[in-house]
Amino acid sequence: MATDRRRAILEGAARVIARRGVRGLRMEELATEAGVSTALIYYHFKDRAGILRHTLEFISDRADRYTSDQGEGEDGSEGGSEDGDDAVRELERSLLLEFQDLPEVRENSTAWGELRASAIFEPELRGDLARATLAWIHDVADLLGGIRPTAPAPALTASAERLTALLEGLSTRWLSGALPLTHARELTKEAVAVELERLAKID
Amino acid sequence: MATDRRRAILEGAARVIARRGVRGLRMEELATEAGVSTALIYYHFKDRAGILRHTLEFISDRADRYTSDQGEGEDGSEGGSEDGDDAVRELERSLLLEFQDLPEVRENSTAWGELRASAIFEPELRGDLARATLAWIHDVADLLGGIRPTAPAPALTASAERLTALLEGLSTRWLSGALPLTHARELTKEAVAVELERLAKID
DNA sequence: GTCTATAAAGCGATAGAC
DNA sequence: GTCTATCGCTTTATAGAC
Repeated sequence: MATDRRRAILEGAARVIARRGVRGLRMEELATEAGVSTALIYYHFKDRAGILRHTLEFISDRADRYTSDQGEGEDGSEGGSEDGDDAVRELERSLLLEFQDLPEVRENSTAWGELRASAIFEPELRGDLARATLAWIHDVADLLGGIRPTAPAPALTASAERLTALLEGLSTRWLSGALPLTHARELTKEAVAVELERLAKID
Repeated sequence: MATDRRRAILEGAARVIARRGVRGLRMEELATEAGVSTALIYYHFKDRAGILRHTLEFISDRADRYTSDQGEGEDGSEGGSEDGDDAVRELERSLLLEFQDLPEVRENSTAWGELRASAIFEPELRGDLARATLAWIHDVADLLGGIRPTAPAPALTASAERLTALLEGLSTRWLSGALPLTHARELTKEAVAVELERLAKID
């Protein structure tokens, strides 16, 4: 079916971009990967830029899903820590999802980083990217707000901006082999702790 | 002379990469930019990958220079703040150098980000990149050590890793038009403050 | 060392059949 | 909607003269 093929192409694009980068994305390789002809790609997506745009959208939707979807192994009752310990773990979990050596995660991180980097030279990618980034920052700010409910909103936003930008920086280092996964995770956890201390001090 | 041309090509490469990205680097455009023929580029650098490698080296040397070279407008006498206030400003200055809307800075940041991103797919860039990153982290850790001399070295390193990774993340956002320069500078300054608080607490 | 000219390959995109 | 076949431009890289 039409929709199936479309999806197959987008999934293939995410894989190829993760493997070769945006700069390495070749229509023919994508066609093979998705099990279709090159012509069909153009039928569904007009041109190369169209594929990139839709792949970005596809990727960020998928990331939303694996970020929120996580089935908790815990039962629903609040254990007893009054300082929002669960909320802290929830925030850490959400951020650390980026640092797992699973194909889908690697794929998402790589493609995201690639598209972010490409946006420097391809302004038509900027709109979607900005929207997705803003949504991410907002989610993280909400999680921080759950931990420090009385902290002022601008401070929450600033912390969220730093944490997400840090994650992007660390992620690029990880993917380029400059930073071991475990170390990336440690640095992230400490960053969370450090930002929470700051928020505690402020409110 | 031979060396002049070589240098002209590298300078041209930095400019073209900043303008078009690694992905958009065309031998012919580079040749024009550097005022030489395409053949000469191959004579001096073997192939496309060779240019990228040497440009990365060129860029990070140049960044070293503008990071340390800064002629101070102040006189040499220590003003009187005992808590290393000058050292704090020195650290901030050093980090904020990345966020200036000057051609050379934009060029360096863009090219650096591009090469870092390319390294995900071109392993032969990783060695130089890792060396340059390590040197940068080390410099920042030293500046932090100047402010908190009694803090343990691993804590200094961790803070330096976070600050530099954050800078790379913010820089990409700035260059892709997702973050205004002034905001990037504010977030950086706060990040320095936050990390210094953490170090103060530890030692 | 440097250039001009060009071979050789790569790659995006479309025409036209089914 | 999907494929096969291919056009035609772009781009890397080299040959050979000076």
